Amino acid sequence: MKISHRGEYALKCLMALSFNYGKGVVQLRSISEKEGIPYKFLEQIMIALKQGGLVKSQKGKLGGYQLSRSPEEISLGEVIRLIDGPLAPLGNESELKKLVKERGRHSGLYAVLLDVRNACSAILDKQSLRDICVKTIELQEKGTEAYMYFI
Amino acid sequence: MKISHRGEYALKCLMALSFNYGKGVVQLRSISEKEGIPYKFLEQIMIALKQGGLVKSQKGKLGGYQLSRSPEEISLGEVIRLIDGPLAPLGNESELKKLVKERGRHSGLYAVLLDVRNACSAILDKQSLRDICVKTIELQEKGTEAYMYFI
DNA sequence: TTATATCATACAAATCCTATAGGAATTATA
DNA sequence: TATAATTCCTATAGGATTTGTATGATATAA
Repeated sequence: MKISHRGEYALKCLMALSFNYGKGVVQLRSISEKEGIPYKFLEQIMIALKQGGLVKSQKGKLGGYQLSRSPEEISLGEVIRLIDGPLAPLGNESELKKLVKERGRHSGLYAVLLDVRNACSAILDKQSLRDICVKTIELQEKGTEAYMYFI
Repeated sequence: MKISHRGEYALKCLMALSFNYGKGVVQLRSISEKEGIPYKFLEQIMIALKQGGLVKSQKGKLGGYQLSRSPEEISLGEVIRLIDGPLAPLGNESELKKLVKERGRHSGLYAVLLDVRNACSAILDKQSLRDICVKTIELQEKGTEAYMYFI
């Protein structure tokens, strides 16, 4: 699995929304500036996230985006799959399973790639956006400055 | 990490060379036909594998390729890094470490991505080409047909 | 009515990936 | 020596993907 700029932007934006969860909507302009993400590019990404059911929007003046579920209920794996496709290094889980089952000349290779896919999934499908928030704050508290994410 | 066609071809070709290790050189024409890899494309890949020190060649008529080390001494991770770059889903190990250390707004995210990278590395850097040969044969023996890889 | 958002589509630019082409250099063999 | 078969090397073409820009439509608070 490889995370594109698009995917990285999506993750960063969702983290911003996670930190602001329960405080109403956040505008893209603000996130775009804070995170250094090209505004119009971010708009497109948000449409995909909305169609994927991760965020909901409020149109018009004072509009913006917010998470459609609580940060605990959204995993990194779900985000990455939505934006960048399957976690497997080759094809996807069911394709790999099929290739292993077929017992062809490279079934051993595919079996290991399936292991890799499962290892990635074990991490990314378990880590929620909230877990990342907590982890980030913990990392910050070890340092001198307190964590701040004001939009 | 994502494996390209180029990377998949490289792995398949190296598996062919692994199964034939100790039996002299194997010609690309043969591998190309057996594996359905475009011949001229495979040539380029082999040059990269040679420059990376994984294979050695014999020129001229009756020439061909063979592994430059025993299959036990070549890991999947080494092959994939050579052809498709770092295992990390974003940047590489040292970049991710640095980003986590900086304790920025997304250090928690980068920490998890580093975990993913380490999980991939734990698998791919331990599995050797020989391990894959064994695994493939085992998978074959469970079925009715015996394994055969004649070039 | 106006200002400010999201929504949607088209398109442009750049990069990467895949594959092909043509030939040079090397070597076994007749 | 000539020939055939192979690796070696570079250039390049075509396509796919990624990244980003442009333009305008639609919705809504003030």
